[in-house]
Amino acid sequence: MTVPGLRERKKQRTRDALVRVALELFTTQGFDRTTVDEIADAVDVSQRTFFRYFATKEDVAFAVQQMVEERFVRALAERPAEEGPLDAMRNAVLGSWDTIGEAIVEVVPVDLHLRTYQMIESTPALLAAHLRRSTEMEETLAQLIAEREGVDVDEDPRPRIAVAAFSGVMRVTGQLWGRSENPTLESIRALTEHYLDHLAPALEPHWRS
Amino acid sequence: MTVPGLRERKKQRTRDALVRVALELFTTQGFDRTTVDEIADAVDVSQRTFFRYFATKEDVAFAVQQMVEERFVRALAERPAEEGPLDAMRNAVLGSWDTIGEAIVEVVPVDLHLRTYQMIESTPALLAAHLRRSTEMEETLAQLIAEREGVDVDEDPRPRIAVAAFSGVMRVTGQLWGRSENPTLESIRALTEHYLDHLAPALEPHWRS
DNA sequence: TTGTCAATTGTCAGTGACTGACACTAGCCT
DNA sequence: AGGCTAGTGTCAGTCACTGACAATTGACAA
Repeated sequence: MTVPGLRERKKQRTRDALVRVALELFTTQGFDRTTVDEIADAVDVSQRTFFRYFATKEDVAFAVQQMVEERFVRALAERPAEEGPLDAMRNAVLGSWDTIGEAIVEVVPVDLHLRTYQMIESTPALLAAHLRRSTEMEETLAQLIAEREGVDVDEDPRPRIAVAAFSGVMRVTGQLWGRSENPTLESIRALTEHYLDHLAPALEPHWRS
Repeated sequence: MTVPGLRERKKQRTRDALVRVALELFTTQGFDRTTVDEIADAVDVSQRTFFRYFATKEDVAFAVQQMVEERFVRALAERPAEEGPLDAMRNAVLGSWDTIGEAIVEVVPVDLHLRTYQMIESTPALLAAHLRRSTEMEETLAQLIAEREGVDVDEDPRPRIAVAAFSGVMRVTGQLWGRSENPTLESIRALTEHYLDHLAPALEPHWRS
């Protein structure tokens, strides 16, 4: 763990600045009404440099999201083996929400991240990218679950199915939260818990009130 | 049901031609290696005209998919009221697969459609668009299910959850089928059925072999 | 400290998706 | 036949993104 050289630190600063400025502009003006030139100019680098840090304009919007997802995956990997698949995933997300603050502030304020998430959900191009990224993570999750349970992910359909169902619920809550008038950390946590509680009942062959 | 005028027929022919040529080019050369100019030139219209028919280059790739989805929604709406939510959706898709042929041939051969679906699954930009379109359909489905069961879609979380879980399984099967070496109508049908059978077991708190 | 190497960056030119404006052509309708 | 209007082509422009090349600047050995 040596201190990275000047070159590395400079790169990190540029990258962080690009993320912060981009998210600030995206959340205030909107994603489509923000050009890459604007972002680059604000950080005082060339447009070409922007694209050396981020392959696409969309990518910069997911820089923080990226960290959150990695965090969740790690949390899942650390869940005790006794927990069933669904419980493990449930506890991993909820646990992630609880400690999200500390991890994020280093790059952007939590508040900005929440606004960014809302923007992603309400911007068609970003929502599409978000969903695709999610499916990639789902493959990782399925692998993890399969290992935990000691089954072959290509023989037993249950890992992918469980992950798909779980992710489906997460997606729904994410969307509902994005539209809500009070988008706080607490509200998404509560919503997620509430919806996960209803996963099994929703799949009953018949619903009775 | 009067015969549409010459103007309308001409428009329809141009549109169909654009779809056919586009899908042919996409599936042979790849989506990214096909330019809009190429498609327009092949149909002998200007690029500007292409964009009057399709808002984006992606849209033309989903022209057939669009029909398939509408078909599925209609099939679900016509399911007998006694069927539970999951059964209704299951029967609606499987029924759709069975009669898909007749509906599609009018515009493109079934074979081209299957290849198109594979291309969508393997092209990142299209996969993203596909997933986003799916979430839009899911909202429609949730509404339908809620009506069938006589519950309020904004009060009772079950409709959206059931749809999300179901769609999650459909997405997984779609992806696995896209990667398979033998992508036929029969194989996707069988795969779908097999996976849907395992939805409930996959959500059990504990898996026992 | 200095000189060399390699990583970063800026500039420039080009491609391709997409849009607005405007003129033109061809069905449609009286 | 002739006017109306939907549909089309042309043109110019914006913006995301890329390859090539030259200039700069840390890193590191002599």
